[in-house]
Amino acid sequence: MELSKNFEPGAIEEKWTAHWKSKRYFNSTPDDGKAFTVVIPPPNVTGVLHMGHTLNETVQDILVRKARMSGFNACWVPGSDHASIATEAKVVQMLKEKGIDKNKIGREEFLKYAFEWKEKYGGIIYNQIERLGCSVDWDRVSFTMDDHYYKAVIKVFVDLYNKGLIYRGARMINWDPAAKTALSDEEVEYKELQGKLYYVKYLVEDSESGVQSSESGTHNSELKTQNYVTIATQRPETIMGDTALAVNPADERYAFLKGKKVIVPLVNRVVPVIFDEYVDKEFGTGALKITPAHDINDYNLGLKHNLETIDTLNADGTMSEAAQVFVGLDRFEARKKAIEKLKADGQLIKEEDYTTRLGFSQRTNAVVEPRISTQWFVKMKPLAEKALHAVLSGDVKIHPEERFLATYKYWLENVKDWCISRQLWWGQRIPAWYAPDGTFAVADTQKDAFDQLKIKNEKLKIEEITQDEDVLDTWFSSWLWPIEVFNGITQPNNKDINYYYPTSVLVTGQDIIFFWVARMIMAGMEYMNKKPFSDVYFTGMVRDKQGRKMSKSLGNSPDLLDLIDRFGADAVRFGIMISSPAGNDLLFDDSSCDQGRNFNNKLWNALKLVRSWESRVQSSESKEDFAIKWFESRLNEVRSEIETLYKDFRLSEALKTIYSLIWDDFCSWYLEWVKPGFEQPIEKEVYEKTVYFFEELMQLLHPFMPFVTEEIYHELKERKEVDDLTIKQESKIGSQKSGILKQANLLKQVITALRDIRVKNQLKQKEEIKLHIQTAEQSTYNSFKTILGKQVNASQINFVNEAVNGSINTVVQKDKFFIETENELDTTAQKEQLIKDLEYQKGFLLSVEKKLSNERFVQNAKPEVVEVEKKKKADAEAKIKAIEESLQSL
RNA sequence: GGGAGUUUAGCUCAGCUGGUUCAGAGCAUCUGCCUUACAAGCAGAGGGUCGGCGGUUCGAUCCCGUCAACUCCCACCA
Repeated sequence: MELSKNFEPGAIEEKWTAHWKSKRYFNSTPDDGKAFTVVIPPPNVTGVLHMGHTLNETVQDILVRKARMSGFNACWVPGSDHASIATEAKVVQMLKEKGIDKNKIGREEFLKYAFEWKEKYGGIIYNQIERLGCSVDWDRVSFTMDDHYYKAVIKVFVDLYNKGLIYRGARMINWDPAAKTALSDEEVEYKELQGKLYYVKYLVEDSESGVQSSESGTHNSELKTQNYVTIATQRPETIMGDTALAVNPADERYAFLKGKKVIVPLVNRVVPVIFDEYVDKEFGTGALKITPAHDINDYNLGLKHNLETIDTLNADGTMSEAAQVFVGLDRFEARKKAIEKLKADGQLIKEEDYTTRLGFSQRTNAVVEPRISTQWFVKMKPLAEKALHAVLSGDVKIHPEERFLATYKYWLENVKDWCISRQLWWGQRIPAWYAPDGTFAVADTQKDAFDQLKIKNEKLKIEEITQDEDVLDTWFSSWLWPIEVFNGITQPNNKDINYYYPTSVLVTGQDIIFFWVARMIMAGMEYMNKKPFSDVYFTGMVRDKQGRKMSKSLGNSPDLLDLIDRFGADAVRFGIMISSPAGNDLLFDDSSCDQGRNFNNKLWNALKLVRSWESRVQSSESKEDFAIKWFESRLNEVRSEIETLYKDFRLSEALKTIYSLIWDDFCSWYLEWVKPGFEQPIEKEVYEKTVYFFEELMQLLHPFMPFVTEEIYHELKERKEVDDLTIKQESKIGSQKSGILKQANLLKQVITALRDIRVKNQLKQKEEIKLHIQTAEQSTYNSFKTILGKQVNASQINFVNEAVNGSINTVVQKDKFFIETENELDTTAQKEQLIKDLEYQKGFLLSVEKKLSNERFVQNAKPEVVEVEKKKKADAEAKIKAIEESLQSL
């Protein structure tokens, strides 16, 4: 069959995807072999895959394919995450656009819509994973809300509750007013913003209203008494929730406030003044308003001083009845009104620009409100200890270690309890049942809960108990992922979990080290008594060319399927991998896919060349022995390099190395060396060796670029039914002979040097030359004389003992080369070059001599190093001599 | 406020624990080529006192200190 001009990925990708699938190459079942297990970090079913996913999935596929080709029973489990809050927000939005109100249709109806949504986006995601060429086991596709998975989450909840590791209580939590749910600390993202600090007067109760002091009076320490106190706040709308005013007990300015009360503006509430070391005398005015319901610090002070708590906010962020004023207004609207009112009342002294840090909900981007609320929590300390040990002991290895170990450690050592209840419907519903008297029981089923509750209340009827309305944090299900995708929680000790767990490597973004990685290790240690994975490979963040985060709003996030359509999956994989060192952010640009596509074509054209060698002859004595022996050694050399790179997870380096082996060594050198002349036949043995090398190269590259390599593998030769590259097992790495590698390096250098002086002397490649070589190692040159002649277009090559006058000449290592040509010679350029070389060599020699004459160097340096220096000296001297002679002959 | 990371050619980055096979790659640039695998290509070239300053060492891009710039994470000063 005639090959197309360029590699055309589309149809080829489809063909191999279908073929691999039909042969079930990527489906895994436990056997006697060693398992290599990877569980995909389940993408959220909120939308499509972005470039961060593309990077992660590609890395995983490379590792999985490599393992599969090197003898492992490779199993890659795909799946997706229900992403409770994020998905619910999307579904609510979708319904709103249809004019449907979530609360009107009720829980069950809502969940139907949510599952429809999941089907749709889950489908898109799975399609993207397949298009990218990921060799996942589709029989094992999992979802965090699958029936068994749901049961596992409930089982774990009940178990942790019974162990005393889950409790329910009123705490100050982070509240998302947009999603109207509690959040965990980790789900809050802090951003610096330019805000304002408002200075507000609080009148002291019973002070004589006529005594007005100057505005600066508050800062005057000599002033002993005053009829008002000024506080600074960023949030005037919380004033209505104030239940105290606080100053530092050591602050003399405010000593007069002892035993006094102040009047809260806007609502005219009389509140006590408290004295606490917590208040910083230096900050603001040194006086602090206390709103226990809406600030974590104030809350703590409130507990300490037994203050009243007045919650002035509704769940949606509007002001509640308790606020008395601005009731029903949004908190930010209320802030504006409060400022206006304070101004009108003369109680706003000044405004100041102020940089502040505000918490935003990771999912809805709403400004988070600290709020006191009754929620469910996981006690983290006991779980954290085991997880910390697993990593510190080296049982779980983090890559790159130096950067993330400290972060991991710090978080676990300072971990706070995890708020896991969410006021949502999309997720695993909390298995707690309440009796009308407020008592509750935690159990897998309503029946079990009822049985428990009945003990204390014999008259209770089962219809009377109601289940908790809330669901669990999505990460409370994700943390079981490596276990429950193999049914390890619901069916402990089953064949799969015993075979595949612990998994081999987890590849994920560094942004979810706390959300997910740390918690998976906790769950693994708690429920399997074993780590969930041996290695964690953190990828960096994918950014755009200008270093900006990729986001929908910026429109700088390329569509994966569109990229694949434009460049082909292999090229996209190449593009994302070529510059993505572990843990470092990578700046992604379409042009790196260009490079990948060009590489595809390079491979394709090499294939075309090899395929064009249809006329082959048997020969007793090969002329191309040197090229074959060299490439064999070179291939082995690179193969062992690649092994090391894989071990260290330096995949980008590995790809670069293979790229250069193929493009430079194989295409630019090897193929040119063995290529027969125009319309000449090729030796049969050379042809077969070349095909073999090509196969080996395709196998090396396959994990990175699976489609093009499989296609070429099949185009190289007729294959048997199941002789597919994707499952081909690696052969042992053969030996590498340093002698021939060195000789080939010399040959390459000579060819390059001769081409260089051709260019410099305007000697076209087409023009034949006569080459004279002055060397002490004629036998070396004899071994590659044919190749040299072919590559530099020399009609004859012979050896000389002295300079050839009137020729163009150059020096490589210690050998001299003289080119005889008919052309008129202009030797100026050549002379300049030689002089430049000479100066460099002389300088070099000087530095080496200096080193060698330094006694301390000779004494202290290792003998090998000294030897090397001596050799360098001799080489430099020889080279200088050669150059000088060449100059003379010009 | 605490911690981590980064700073190498015009751009994006390698450089595996100190010695000119460590000053590299890709892209970009320049020169010459439509050579019968490949112009999405071939052949060649130029370009960096390895952020600044000190120190350790016979010797530092690589180790230590310090300063500067940038990035990220964590943290309850209104």
